Amino acid sequence: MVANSSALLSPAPDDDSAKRRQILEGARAVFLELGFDGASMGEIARAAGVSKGTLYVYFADKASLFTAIVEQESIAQGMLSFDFAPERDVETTLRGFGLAYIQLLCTPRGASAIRTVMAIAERMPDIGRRYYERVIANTVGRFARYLEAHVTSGTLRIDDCELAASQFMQMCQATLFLPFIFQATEPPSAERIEYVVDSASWMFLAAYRAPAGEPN
Amino acid sequence: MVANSSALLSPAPDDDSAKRRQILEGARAVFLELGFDGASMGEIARAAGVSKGTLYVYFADKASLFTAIVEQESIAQGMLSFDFAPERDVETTLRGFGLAYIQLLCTPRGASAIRTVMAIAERMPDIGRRYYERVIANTVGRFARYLEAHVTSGTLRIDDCELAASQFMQMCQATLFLPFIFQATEPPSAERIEYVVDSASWMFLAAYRAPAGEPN
Amino acid sequence: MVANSSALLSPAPDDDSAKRRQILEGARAVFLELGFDGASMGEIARAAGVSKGTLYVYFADKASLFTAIVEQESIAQGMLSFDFAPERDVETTLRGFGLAYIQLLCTPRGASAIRTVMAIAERMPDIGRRYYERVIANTVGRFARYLEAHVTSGTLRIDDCELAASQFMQMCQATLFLPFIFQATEPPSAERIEYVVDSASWMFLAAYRAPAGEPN
Amino acid sequence: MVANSSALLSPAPDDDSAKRRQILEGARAVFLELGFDGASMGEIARAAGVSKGTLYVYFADKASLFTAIVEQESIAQGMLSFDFAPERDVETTLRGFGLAYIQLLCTPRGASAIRTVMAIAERMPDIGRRYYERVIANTVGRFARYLEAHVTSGTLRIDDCELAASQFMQMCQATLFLPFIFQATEPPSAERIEYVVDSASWMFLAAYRAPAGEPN
DNA sequence: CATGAATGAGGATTCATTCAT
DNA sequence: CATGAATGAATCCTCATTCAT
Repeated sequence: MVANSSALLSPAPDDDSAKRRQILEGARAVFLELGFDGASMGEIARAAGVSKGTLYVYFADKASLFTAIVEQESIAQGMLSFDFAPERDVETTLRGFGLAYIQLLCTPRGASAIRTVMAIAERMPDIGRRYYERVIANTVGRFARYLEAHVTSGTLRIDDCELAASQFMQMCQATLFLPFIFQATEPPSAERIEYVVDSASWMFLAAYRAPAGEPN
Repeated sequence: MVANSSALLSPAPDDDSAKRRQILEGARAVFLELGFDGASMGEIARAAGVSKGTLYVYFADKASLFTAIVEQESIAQGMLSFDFAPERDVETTLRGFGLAYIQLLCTPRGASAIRTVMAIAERMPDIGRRYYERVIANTVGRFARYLEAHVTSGTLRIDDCELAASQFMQMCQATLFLPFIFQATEPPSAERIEYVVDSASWMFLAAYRAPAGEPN
Repeated sequence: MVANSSALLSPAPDDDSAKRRQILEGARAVFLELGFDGASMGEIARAAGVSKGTLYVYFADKASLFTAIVEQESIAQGMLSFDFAPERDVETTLRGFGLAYIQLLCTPRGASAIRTVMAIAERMPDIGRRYYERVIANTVGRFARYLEAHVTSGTLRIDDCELAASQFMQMCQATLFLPFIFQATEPPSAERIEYVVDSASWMFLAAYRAPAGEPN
Repeated sequence: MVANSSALLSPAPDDDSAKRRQILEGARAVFLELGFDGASMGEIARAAGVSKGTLYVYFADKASLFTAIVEQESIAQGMLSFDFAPERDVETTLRGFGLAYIQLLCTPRGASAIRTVMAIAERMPDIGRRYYERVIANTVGRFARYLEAHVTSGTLRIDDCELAASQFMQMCQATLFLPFIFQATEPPSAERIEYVVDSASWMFLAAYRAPAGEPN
């Protein structure tokens, strides 16, 4: 109660105040829809339901606000916990991970983030690099470690687990991600995603499954 | 007669006049480097060596000029002739196509086009769709028809050749394209590209090569 | 009784409370350094160590605060007690006053006040007028009265003592003040100031010293 | 005729075009009245009768426009040709120069320039320095050279002609310039100016006239 | 009274577009 | 047709001022 009322009385402008979250939410919508250049601070203010001036109470400038959005988004997406428990059966894991991954990528939210960050990466390389590392490299790494465990256990035979992880993730996108991000088709149906992920899993195992009966 | 003489005296502005090509060339450089929003008509005029007013003689507005650039670029890239001659050996074709494809993708020019078009696809969906169809779908399609030929000839065993084509193209990007386009690493070396493409080719064949001796 | 207790509990904001002095001190530093337009209320609040809101408890607006600063500064500078004791020897007085006057003028603090007030005088004529009267006219007047005493005593022969006083003060600035305030040179050295003040004193006496032996 | 029509056809934006002069005129009025900070580009545009955008066709930014104004003003004022012909009688020259100098200084135009430049000199020292050198140092220098000629010819006896020149110019301002620039009085009358300049001339000669009959 | 978060009007600057020549 | 000067709407950002707590 006391803490609560104190929080209401003096919401520090640079912490996790409600206003700051409100701004981030509005900004995320506008930035992800229109990109860094296309978004205007006025529109962001309107979307966030605050005045233009308030934006600058919480963020030094447009770039800082944008950076904060991308950081937040990359942390959120990087923390998406795919289930890479080593004891899990490989086929189940591939399928589950592939589905979850593509469902994220082919969502308006996932696609917008990628689009927006990719678009700005040439002018703001730090933003691109951090997003890549937090979201993509991080996921590839965790998946690669799962694969390594199964190489060790003898289920799989893979020379370069980082490459294999990336190969699987790329294959899962086949015929799905590019048409979607270029707005050439509607988001893929769940059935279509299953079909493609199943095919990727099958290919992956065709190449990397350790020969039956082979000793570890 | 009249039309002819008029054409000689003052070439219609919407044809393939030298001025128009000059403008397109300047605009391509600027749009691909800076993106749609980042490019200014003044900079385009300077790059093209014409006055700002002249831009509007040939193109109704900035969006029209941009559309024309992307059309031109997508036609140019769509026509990039990968060697899909059906009689070519599959392994050679995979390797050659994979290398050429990645070398295009991981080149400033290729990456810029993708970045620029992807960035605008949400606001100008037609542009994204047309680019996808002309460049990506077209290449996938031609590759798929090559694969079909080899299914027919019995070299390969593939149910869904469009999917297989896309799978191969995606796998070739593994660990290469995303870090590059997000500016997380330097452009990949030729050796690295070969290594990844070789792995993709090997995987593709591990999954899709027809069992030896099997009748067609 | 009530007023008293209220005064004790919450000192009236328009009196000489410590807070008010604190604000004036911060504001003086900022206004004199940056000028009226260059100073922001935020910076003043920071310099004074109070919140922006508190500024408005004690002063109606930026102009009022500025006016108060200039008033305070002009009173302070107007009270600078040059030694005009009538019994003092003229040569000593001229030299002493001249040195003190120029040392004030060519000091960052003196120059800043003049600059700041002069700059705003066209838009806020009252401020300029009051500063002139309190600081300059007041000093000229006191100096003129000293001169009158010595005219009366027969040491000097001057028709217009106000004019003579101003002439001396102006001459002391020769080659010193304008280059300094226009930032064309470094602040003058003590030697240079002595040299110029000595010359002014000599000229003043060459013109205004009563002929020797002349009766009063 | 031809030159004229050519000028009308293509008024180069960075030369002495009519538009540029028009802008400078409007900007001079606004800058000198309100100072650098007080003047807004919008107001300048209105005063000049052009659009805000046009300002930026001719001047890179507000500071450049301001610098151009001060340069123009300092050149104009620096070129004011006081008559320092060496053969001129000293008394006549002192009086004539003193009157012209004070009439310039105590004019709204002269005072505004000094005020405006002085106010900005701390933040833009180059502008202050250039103005001082062109207008003040230049005039002092020319006057000092006149005095040197008369020292040589034996009319005057002066050790430090630069100092003497500055002393005279400062004395001419006595009781006139400061009250005027601080807006404490109306501009001085012509009679008052004559009175003060005559007194300064008299003092100057009382101190610096070579003793009669003294050999050169 | 003291605070500082919130405001919104206003400032400098850019840029797509128009139009007289 | 080609020009480039001119425009004014729109952008990012600042800051004096207010007000709920």
